[in-house]
Amino acid sequence: MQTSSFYQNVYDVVKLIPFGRATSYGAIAAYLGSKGSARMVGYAMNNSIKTEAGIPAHRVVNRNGLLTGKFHFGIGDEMKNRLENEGLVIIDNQIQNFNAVFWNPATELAL
DNA sequence: GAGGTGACTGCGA
DNA sequence: CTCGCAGCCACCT
Repeated sequence: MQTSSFYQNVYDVVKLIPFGRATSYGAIAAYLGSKGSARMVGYAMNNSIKTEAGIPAHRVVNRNGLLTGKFHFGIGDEMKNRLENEGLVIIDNQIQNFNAVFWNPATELAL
């Protein structure tokens, strides 16, 4: 914990996202107990790419399943490419059938 | 120490 | 249905 490791919490949850799944910022934020801090989750991702660089941030999208962070993830369609590589269908930067691949930490981890 | 920003979300017109 | 506004909280300058 030590000094607001809000990011670390996000990293941990994102790392736990199984292959071929995706989750939303709000879901992670809610799992952390700060539903209104969905922005912080995305902020953590931005930092994770630079510092952790091992976080499957491409599995984290907005509530609509839209790849909002595609441009922040890196260069080109890296994010989209990885999602497709996991068997997901991405059209117009949006995950199709997102409901089927949606991974809710508050439900999957709160067993 | 204070101000501004942001990979979001939900509600209202 | 589509567009716009306000709330939220931690990090950065």
